[in-house]
Amino acid sequence: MPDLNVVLVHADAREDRTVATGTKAWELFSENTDVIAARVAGTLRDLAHELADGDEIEPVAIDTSDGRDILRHSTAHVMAQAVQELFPDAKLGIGPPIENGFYYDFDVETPFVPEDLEKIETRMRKIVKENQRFSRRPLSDDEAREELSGEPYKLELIGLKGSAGDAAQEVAHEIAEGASVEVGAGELTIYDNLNRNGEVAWKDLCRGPHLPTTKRIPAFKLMRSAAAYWRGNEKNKQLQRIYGTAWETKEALEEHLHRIEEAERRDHRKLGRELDLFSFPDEIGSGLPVFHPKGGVIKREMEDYVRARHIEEGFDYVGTPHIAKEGLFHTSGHLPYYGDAMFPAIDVDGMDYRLKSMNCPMHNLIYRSRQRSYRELPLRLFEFGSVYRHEKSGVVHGLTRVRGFAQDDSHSYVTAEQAPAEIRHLLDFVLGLLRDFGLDDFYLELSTRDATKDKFIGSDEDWAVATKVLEDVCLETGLELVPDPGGAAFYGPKVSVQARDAIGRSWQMSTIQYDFNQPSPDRFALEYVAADGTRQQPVMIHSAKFGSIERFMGVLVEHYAGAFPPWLAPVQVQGIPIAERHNDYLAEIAKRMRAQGLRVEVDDSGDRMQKKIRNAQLQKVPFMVIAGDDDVEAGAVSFRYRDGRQDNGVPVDEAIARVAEAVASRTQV
RNA sequence: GCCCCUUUAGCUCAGUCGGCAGAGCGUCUCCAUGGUAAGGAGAAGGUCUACGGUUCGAUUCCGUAAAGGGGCUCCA
Repeated sequence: MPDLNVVLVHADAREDRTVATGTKAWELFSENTDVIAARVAGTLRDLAHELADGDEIEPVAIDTSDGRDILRHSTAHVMAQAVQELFPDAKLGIGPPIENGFYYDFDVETPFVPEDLEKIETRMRKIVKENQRFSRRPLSDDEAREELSGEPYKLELIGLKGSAGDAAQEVAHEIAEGASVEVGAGELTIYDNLNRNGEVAWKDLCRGPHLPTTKRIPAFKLMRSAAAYWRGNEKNKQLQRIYGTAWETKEALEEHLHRIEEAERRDHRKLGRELDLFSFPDEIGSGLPVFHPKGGVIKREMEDYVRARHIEEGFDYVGTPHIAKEGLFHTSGHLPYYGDAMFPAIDVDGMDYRLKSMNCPMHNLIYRSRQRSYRELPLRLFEFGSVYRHEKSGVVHGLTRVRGFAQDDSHSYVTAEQAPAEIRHLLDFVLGLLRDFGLDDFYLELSTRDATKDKFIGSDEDWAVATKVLEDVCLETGLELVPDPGGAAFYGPKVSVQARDAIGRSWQMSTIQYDFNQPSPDRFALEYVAADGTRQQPVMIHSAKFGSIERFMGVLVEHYAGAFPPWLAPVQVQGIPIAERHNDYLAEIAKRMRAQGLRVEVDDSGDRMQKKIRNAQLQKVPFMVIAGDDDVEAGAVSFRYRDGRQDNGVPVDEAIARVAEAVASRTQV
């Protein structure tokens, strides 16, 4: 039997091997049980894959990104098998790995309830224990159609794969998430799950690869069920999706579950209640928050900061109403495009008014209020604009998706030549702001036009030029830049800052939109007189630094888990007397601190000082200032910080200076 | 908007197989004056989300609505 020459690729070395024809990948790694698949000639393969001459083979361990995907996808198969054994009428959708886990969609008569998940999980453990083997079997499209005649959704996927030249790409694009896991670009394959007798216990159309056997699933858990539209299209039927997670060890699973718990603890909706920051009274309506005094402090600090910064950056502070005649939004072009997302018209003396859902039309009217000269440009208008959007009932979410909110909205009117510099200026401004607020977990997203959709106005050339300008500026920052095709506003491309919240959802915060269309003469007839006396059309750049004050606050709450840096903390100093006779002493210190603009409270309740410390700790107050007989005697106070550190006997003047300095420098303590 | 789940005291939750409800924390009062994360005692506090229906009787069963949660779709 002729031998094969292959190369075994390790992380740090390459090793030439000569093996017999017919050698399977697993034979190279049989001593390492962490290896669950192999990358052969650049493609992920099962360990049962037969090697060919010249192959480069790289082991894939279960605790790597590729390895976990394979583990999770295999677990999804086990789940689907369990579901079909328990619910024989369930039809299979798709079941890809996702971040931290997997899901599988099923078409079932009755949606799953939590008890069903328990049953399914139990059944899965049985299948794992049976140590079924994942066995790959290529077949033709026609054979696949015959074998899967009872699985209408799989048939649909085969049909998609079979159509057109670059079908694979099309499918991947159309079914953004995971259908390519089922049908690859090449031949179709079915994975049979074989029990110990070699009988087929279950099978699924799948591209693979998979774990060698079900027993190689070390730890998994089903998380929840939910509905999801088939192929992500709301016109399609809703399937029932079960989410699960799977990990390389029981410890890794535990850690993951622990991380979820920790994240839930910093959920801004929970902290907003616990820290008395804001609420959503039923009487007002869904997605319409009220800010309590402590939330009001944070909001005010944010607004004061961003107002001052805008003025420093050359913006003029303006103000506009919340409501306008409907015609304005026809002029702006918003109503035809986004009418559904605006609140319905309000009839006032036979005239329809609308709550505004954006501020730009009103800023345009300020621009247009008199003739403008090129000498005025860039002209930058800024305000806290309250906007109202009729978000669908299922999408409102705490402060991060609301129906009424304030944008720190600004519009820069510039000449076409000034536009790139202005965009750069705005992006620097935004990044500096995020830094001052201590945010670091964010990335940039470049939203561009989808030329196949007609919701975008303007020519291809203009879009290309505008997009290039934004892209160049983004690349200069060195930050991660994620493309978002089709995500642009109808009038121009957009760069946005996306931040992740505690539970992993990402939210759009700052935005810069390069609008080379909207201020066109047929809409608002904006113009300026150029140096040569001709009338020219300015370019408009929309930007919002926080995006929405509400959303930004929600993200901040989660980022700090409620433990705000002193400059943002609703209460900066909590005075804690050891006994009642120390109340006056602390009250006097509090008075001096307040005179310096600090936010101080003295806990003169009947609680014991231990309890007062606990309460201040739970409220996440940055500085506790404690005073007893020793401190009064010495004209001092004792500090306690949130992390439990103490600093006793600090002279009062120094204590005040210390707090004032932390606030002024916007540092975290 | 769609699917599923939830709604009981200010908060977190028990509970009633249909006979007008409980705990802990919080609040209030009293006692205690305590040096770094819960001192003790007592009291107040609920038309059981709302509106219909079934029933002798509904917080409980059914329907509708509202609000919340998890997803999907959407997000200028």
